[in-house]
Amino acid sequence: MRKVSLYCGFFGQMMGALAMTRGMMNNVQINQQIFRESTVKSTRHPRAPTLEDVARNAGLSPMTVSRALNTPQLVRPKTVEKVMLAVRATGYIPNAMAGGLASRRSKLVAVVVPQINNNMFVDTIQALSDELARRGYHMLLCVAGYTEQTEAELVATLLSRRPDGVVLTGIHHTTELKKVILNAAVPVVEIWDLTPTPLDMLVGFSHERVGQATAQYLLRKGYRRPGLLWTSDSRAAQRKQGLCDVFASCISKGLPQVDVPLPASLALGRSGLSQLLGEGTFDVIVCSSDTLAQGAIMEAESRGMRVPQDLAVIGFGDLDFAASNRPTITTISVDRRAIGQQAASLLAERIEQQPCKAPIIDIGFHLVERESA
Amino acid sequence: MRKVSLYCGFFGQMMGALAMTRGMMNNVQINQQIFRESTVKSTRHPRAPTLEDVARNAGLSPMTVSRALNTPQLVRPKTVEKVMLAVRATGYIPNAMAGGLASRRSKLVAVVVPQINNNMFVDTIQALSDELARRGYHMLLCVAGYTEQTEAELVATLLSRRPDGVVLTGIHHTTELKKVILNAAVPVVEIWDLTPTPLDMLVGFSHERVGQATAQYLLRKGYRRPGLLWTSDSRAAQRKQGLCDVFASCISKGLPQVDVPLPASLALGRSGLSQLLGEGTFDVIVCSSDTLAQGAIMEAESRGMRVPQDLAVIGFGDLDFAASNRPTITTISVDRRAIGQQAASLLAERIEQQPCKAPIIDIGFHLVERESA
DNA sequence: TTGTATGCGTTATCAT
DNA sequence: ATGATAACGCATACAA
Repeated sequence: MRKVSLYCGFFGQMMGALAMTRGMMNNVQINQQIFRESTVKSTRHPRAPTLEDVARNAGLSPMTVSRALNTPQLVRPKTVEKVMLAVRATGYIPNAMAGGLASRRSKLVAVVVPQINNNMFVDTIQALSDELARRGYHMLLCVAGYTEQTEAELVATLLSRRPDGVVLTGIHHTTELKKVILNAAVPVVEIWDLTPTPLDMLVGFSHERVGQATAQYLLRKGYRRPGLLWTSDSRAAQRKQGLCDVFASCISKGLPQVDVPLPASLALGRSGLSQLLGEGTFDVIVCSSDTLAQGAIMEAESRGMRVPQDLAVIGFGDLDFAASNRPTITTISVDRRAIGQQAASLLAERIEQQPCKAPIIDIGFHLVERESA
Repeated sequence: MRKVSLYCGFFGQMMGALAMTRGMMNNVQINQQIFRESTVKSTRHPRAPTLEDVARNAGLSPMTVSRALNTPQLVRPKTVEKVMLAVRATGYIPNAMAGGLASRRSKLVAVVVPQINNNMFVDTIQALSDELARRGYHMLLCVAGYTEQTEAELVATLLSRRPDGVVLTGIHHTTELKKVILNAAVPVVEIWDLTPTPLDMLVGFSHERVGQATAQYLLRKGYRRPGLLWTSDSRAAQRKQGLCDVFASCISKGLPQVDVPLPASLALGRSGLSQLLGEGTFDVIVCSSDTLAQGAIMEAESRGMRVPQDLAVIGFGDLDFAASNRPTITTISVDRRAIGQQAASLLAERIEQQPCKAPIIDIGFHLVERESA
């Protein structure tokens, strides 16, 4: 299933070797002390075996061992064989800090998201992680909350790891962050948003157009008294902007709205609708996420209102429950996994100096008409 | 809100400095080229500024700069001042690979989970991330799926980063993994499970006892014809074991059961109940997660069955929607954030050689009686 | 309080 | 195809 398939360096080989020789593992001496004792200079702390230990064991130079592990095609097969034996005998595990220092490539990608426990982002993160792993990169994950300042602080600390690439959520950053990241000259992908002027590369979609499409659909369906159940992050704000722009052409007064804190939840959907219903009458509730929509639907039905006959509800995200909820939830579908997968691919290809594709990918979205609106 | 507060090294200071001088940032020269040109030996690649660049700029030795950044209390305040100015002038960002190589401490913690897009784990991961950040560690996150072999491969690659600590999900690992990790002599915390014999440290709870408690509760409430809606991961299997053990004392025949794949979803809850109802009659459906329970409830009600009068449903996890679902979902509550927070604390304290607390923390659980069962 | 010498474990580069 | 040497950027240990 999930396997490191493309990355054929040290671990690819060793895992193959381990798999083949698992039966004899008990006979193989894996003990650092043995090598410590045969070492000339004795250090206080017992060290992990190094290239030099492996080289000594194999009767080769450290450089040859390094090559056998990283670019085996440049080494005689017989020699590679000897090296692998020595690696297993010593229990050698490469030191990526030393390797990265020398090679100036860390095989590390830093990812900054506002939240992990947010149904919107987890799929993207998982896809990022999968694709990065497939390509031999590790993922440094940081949670920045929804403030630009926190993000800037985090990125500064992250850059000390000398990541080969950085993934940022959104397109709004402090000027310091931009300065620092441009100065570091590290490839960057911004995700989950769209702009003609990204820092570097971008994979996302237009939240404003999502809002517009939502409003157009609702108007077409005949809804004229919308109420908003909304969270306060900047991307939700953009969707609201698009929504209001379109509604404004048909509805004179501003849209009634209830704000809820992040993260969205079923409970907030329920309480939010309660509050909203106390402030007016509506024919449709537009929610900034499916989670809120599910809560709104539940609250409406608990009050004896039928959805969508008495009150329609529309969400955003097409989360997994939207298609099987009762009623099923009309929503905007976004390929969240694709965002992560494409972001990882863009970064990896840039890092590996492959011919650069379009640095701005609009992943798009589509409205899924279901029962709730 | 989320701030790096305890960790008072380089970035703590610099961010303070940046905050204070933000107004003048535009006037500050941050440009690597300038320093390249004043450097004696010219390298081909434009390098990021190093300690040496800062030292030269400040008229100090690199070692003093290093101290000013890492242990400012050992340096004269005036000198620290000079260093900070030079740091800002050069745009210096420490190289953690070089620092880690020299100090043998990476300030990195590797976290291995079966899935990210799983409502059970995200809260734990987020808490882990928060607590690690608070203590000045970065999180290397890897997704292993549910196979031990994949986990073993991942850990081998992760150890090449020389993490100061490792977090593993669960207590079942391949013998290779154990060998490798013990050989690396790296602190380990296993989470989300319980055993008297962890690899090293552990934060979790007994899934078997969860199953027992669930069964006892249901028997006490008078339910006698349970049906199981279950996923196939090993922790769910342990809960089932506990459940069956207790039910076995009262119910002679085995428990009817429908297995669903991971990750659990509302849709699987609905289809799973459909299947189950085709195979017998029940008074309660025991689900391996709240997500399945929510789906089962929805399916039952869509068939005109009232929950709990016609069919009771009990879940596991006390996910955020459980308390506000309609009906509210009776479930087992686990402090998922605490698992992450405690795991991070245990690791950090061990890494920093503080007096070792109990290395096995049973985080416990409690049954939350609500409407659904 | 500051500076010097040395080593951390690897890879780039050049030589053989 | 293999080896020798010199970085890589920093912190430890010790000296002043």
